[in-house]
Amino acid sequence: MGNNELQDEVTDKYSLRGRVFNRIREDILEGKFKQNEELKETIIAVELGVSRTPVREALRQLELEGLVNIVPNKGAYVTGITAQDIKDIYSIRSLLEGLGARWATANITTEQIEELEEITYLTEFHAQKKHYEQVLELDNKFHEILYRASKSKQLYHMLSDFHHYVQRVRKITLSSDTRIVKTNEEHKKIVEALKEKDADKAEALANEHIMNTVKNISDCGLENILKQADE
Amino acid sequence: MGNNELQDEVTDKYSLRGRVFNRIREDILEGKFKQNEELKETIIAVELGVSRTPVREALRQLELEGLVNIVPNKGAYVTGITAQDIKDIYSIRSLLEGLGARWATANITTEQIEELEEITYLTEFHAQKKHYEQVLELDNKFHEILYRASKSKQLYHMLSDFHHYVQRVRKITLSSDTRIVKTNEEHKKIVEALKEKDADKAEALANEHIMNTVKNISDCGLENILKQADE
DNA sequence: TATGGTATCATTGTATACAATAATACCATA
DNA sequence: TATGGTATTATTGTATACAATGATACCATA
Repeated sequence: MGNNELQDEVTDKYSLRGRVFNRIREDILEGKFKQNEELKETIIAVELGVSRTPVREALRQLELEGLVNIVPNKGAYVTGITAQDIKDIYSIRSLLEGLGARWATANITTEQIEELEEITYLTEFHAQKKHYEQVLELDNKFHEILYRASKSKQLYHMLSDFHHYVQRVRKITLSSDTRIVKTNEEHKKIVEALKEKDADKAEALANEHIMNTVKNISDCGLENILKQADE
Repeated sequence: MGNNELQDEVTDKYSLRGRVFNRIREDILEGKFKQNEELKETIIAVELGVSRTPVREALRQLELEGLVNIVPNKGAYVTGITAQDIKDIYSIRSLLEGLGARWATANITTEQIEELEEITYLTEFHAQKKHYEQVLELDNKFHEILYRASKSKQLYHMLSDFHHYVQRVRKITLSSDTRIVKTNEEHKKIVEALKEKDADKAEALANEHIMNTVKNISDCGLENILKQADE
């Protein structure tokens, strides 16, 4: 069956290119670069103390991720994320998380289910203590395990990308106590469905789970979340 | 509303890097490179009459597309596509085409609908004459318009990628006369739903349309389609 | 002053040179 | 012969040099 080595990240952390890539990506996602800001190779290179080569390679990759827009012979410009992008991504993610849960139903191991249960249990603890960092971390892990359990390289890849992409938004939505509790309840229900091997139910729940997240985002005022970057 | 300039291709055709990128990508998708084959920068560079720089940039991009696997300080290896990947992609695409059709219902212009109708009409003609090249071309156009009409940069991007990714398979499935006729019937129904502004119907039909394609592929024997590359 | 053209500069695109790392071959030794 | 270590080679990673392209400023002319 071949490919089981679903890695955490395609981009290696140790080469200069990898580091430059991650750095620029984070800076865009964190909003440190303004929309349409020009990213000049030389400036970035000097700033990071490297030559233009790794910077160029990183920018070309970011273009493929849709985070920068490269105009040949002119330059690289930050594409950034609009409120509409986020909404679209959540809609897409909702469908794909559902599909992932469906496929996971058939493929998930008992160890993985136990891991998921442990996560929901731990989340309860940290939620009470208002350890938001840990809650976010556990949320990451929960979904990561689910993605892996789907046993689909393609789906795993897409969902991981999305997950990363909306990181900034998630940081904020998972700072609301009521949302954390609700999220965890939803996670638990998904685990139940997985244990019962009920694919339809798992799909529907996972679907709904993401949709609820979107609703929560809208309530927070997505525009405001993004706006803080535009100063 | 900003980004309306959904381009055909991210990668520019005129720079060396762009050409190298497209070339290697096609060669992988066409099956000219074997699974796990090592892609040495120097060899490709010499072969295409360019230096290593554009080759490197292209390989890094292909890594992000998931077509090659780069091991730091070692080399780039062809990932290729397995039968399972194709099946997964079609499942994912089915959902997303559905979503695209749903969104298109709200956003499609009368001009675009007319274009779609023209395409289905022309397809009938070329199908009778067994002009398979043109049929494929028209099929491309049909979906392309639909993707654009969804007015979602994100969705457009993903669907275009997929569409390209499974090009090789589509070439074969769209060489069956009965499938071509069925495909066109399905396209027509989708257009009808769009005209009626019936989002649910459009989504369901688009969904089903892709699923039918998968079924057809399985009937053709997907493994055999892919195998021809492995010699 | 307004316009058009040219020279200059800034920036990207590509090639090449050098450094670092991994693979291989070869030899010495048991 | 089998094994372990070292020298050599091949290949990637990074930096820099040069070429091509686009932007800008300045001047001449109407």
